[in-house]
Amino acid sequence: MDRNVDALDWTLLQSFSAVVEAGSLSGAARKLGQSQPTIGRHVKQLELVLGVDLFTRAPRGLVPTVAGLEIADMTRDMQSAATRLRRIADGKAGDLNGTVRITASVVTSHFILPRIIADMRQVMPEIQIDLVPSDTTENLIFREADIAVRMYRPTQLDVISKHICDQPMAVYAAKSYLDRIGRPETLEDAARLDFVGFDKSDVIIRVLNDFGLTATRDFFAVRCDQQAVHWELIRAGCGLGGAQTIIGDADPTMERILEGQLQLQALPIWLTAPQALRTNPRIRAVWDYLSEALVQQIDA
Amino acid sequence: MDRNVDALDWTLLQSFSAVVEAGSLSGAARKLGQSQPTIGRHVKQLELVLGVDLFTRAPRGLVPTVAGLEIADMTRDMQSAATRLRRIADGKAGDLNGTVRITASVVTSHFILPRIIADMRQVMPEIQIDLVPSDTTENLIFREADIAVRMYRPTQLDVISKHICDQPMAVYAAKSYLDRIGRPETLEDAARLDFVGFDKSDVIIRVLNDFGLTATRDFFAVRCDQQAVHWELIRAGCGLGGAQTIIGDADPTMERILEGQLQLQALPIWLTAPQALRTNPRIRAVWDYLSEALVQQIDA
DNA sequence: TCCTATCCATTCAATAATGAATATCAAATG
DNA sequence: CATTTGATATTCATTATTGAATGGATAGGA
Repeated sequence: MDRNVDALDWTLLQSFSAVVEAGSLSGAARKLGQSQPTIGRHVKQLELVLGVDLFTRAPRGLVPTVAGLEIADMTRDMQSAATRLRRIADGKAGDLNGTVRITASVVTSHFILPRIIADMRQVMPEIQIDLVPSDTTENLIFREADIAVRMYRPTQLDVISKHICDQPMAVYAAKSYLDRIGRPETLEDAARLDFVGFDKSDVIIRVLNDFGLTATRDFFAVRCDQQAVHWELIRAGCGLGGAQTIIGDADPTMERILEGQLQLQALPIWLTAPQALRTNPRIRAVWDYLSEALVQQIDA
Repeated sequence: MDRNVDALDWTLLQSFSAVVEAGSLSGAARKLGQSQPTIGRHVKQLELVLGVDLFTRAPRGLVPTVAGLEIADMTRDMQSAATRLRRIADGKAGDLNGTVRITASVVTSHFILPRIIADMRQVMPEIQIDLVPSDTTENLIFREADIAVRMYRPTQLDVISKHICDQPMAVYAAKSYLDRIGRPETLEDAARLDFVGFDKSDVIIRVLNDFGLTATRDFFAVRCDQQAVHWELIRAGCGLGGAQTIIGDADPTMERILEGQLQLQALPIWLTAPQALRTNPRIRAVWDYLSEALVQQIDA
């Protein structure tokens, strides 16, 4: 047994973590503000202490081994704790200058947040914004972000959250597509047209079933899981598809379908942040701004 | 802005973490195998970098400030990730020697595990066992342990788990108590006796209600949330109370009550471990041993 | 009240970690 | 095929970090 477990120097882990993320010793050295030989030594020593090879040395950089990848999962946890620690400390120090990281679904990041962030920057120029578009699972949301904009109520315990608004949804199609195919006047008409679906999720199928239309996975003409691309497929005239009205109505090339007959359920918008960051004034400021801006965005 | 966020040296955090746990610079230094001045400097520099006071210097040691405590939550996360990292690496290195940390409820730790662990040590003397009795909430279980013995099915995602057995339960009372009060022959008789309850949990109340006895919180003569103490209260003759038969039957001063009429639901035993540790042969060995031993314990 | 044990801060010599410079290699580029 | 780019290892002087020793201070016990 080689000394105490606690005696494992965290500096080695920090360097290791940076190498995994950067993909090279040099890159990691730049990230950490240190020199390449130092990082190289750290990695070498960590491999020595743990008795495991962590990387295979390749000419273009270091590629993690299987063991290296598993260990990287742990250092990622440490990394996210460390960055959050920094945020907490910043909050205590009362420093308003700095960065706030916002994560949101890809679609929201694409179509909704840019304008809001642009305005926010004018009001609070001392706060920089990092936007992280991501459709990752719930418990990984805060690995890289301070505030999350999500379409569901969070179930985690250590977060504060607020229901902002409900975004209305509607079914859209490209005008060019409708010109070619004809405009459906009844649900049955629509059922004969093409639909753009999701690859994995069966949300759309369930919605259609609710309206009395039998739909299976084969029902869809085109499928794509990336929601932003999903919308582009609809825009390009691949068929019908659902979208937030705030996105659909803003696009002059698009047209609502069966407005009265096919009412989709509104999408709830939740703002979420880790409990520990509630005292950070900078994050608080962005939170408050987003709360208002997202509502106005809908009303407009 | 003071340099990059990533430039915060993890060594400082490690020292800080050790100081919080040890309660003093000297203690932390011993833990980490470093000198007291070094740790002191690390803490001082961390306070400088973060711009926050982390401790109030007291003559008997360092007491964390409010900010220090919040930040300690984060370093605790890092700490647990680091120790788990060590376990993963040990597994990869194929080293069977070393320690396995087991956590279990206070009662299980007290009455069931000691014998099993004693036997296990004879079979696998190269493996040391740390036993952590704890009734903490589910998602904190693995902060300090490799394997958890729990009385419920785990709901976390990143764990492997196995249903070992179901421990029969029965209602007990001290013989001396029954000699004094008289032995109840019907449920109604029993309802007039004293019960030992839990302070917060309302499990017992619900069970009694299921048997047609109306019970409220006031119904109990004595209440205590520490389950091991709860059992001692029953042993001391404070009243009736439920317990695993394996515990109750082993005690000659205790007696089952209303054996046929008051059948309590059996307590499931689950073995749980973090997914990431499934490849660690040492932990695997203990896991396998516990799986068998816990079952035999019941059958015997 | 004095003694002891334990703690933190400071000093300074010794040590360990660092980085600039350099050699070497491999892949991409024209 | 030669060139450029970006990578890793190695060396050695420099720098920063470290720890033994010391002093001061406090709480608990005889």
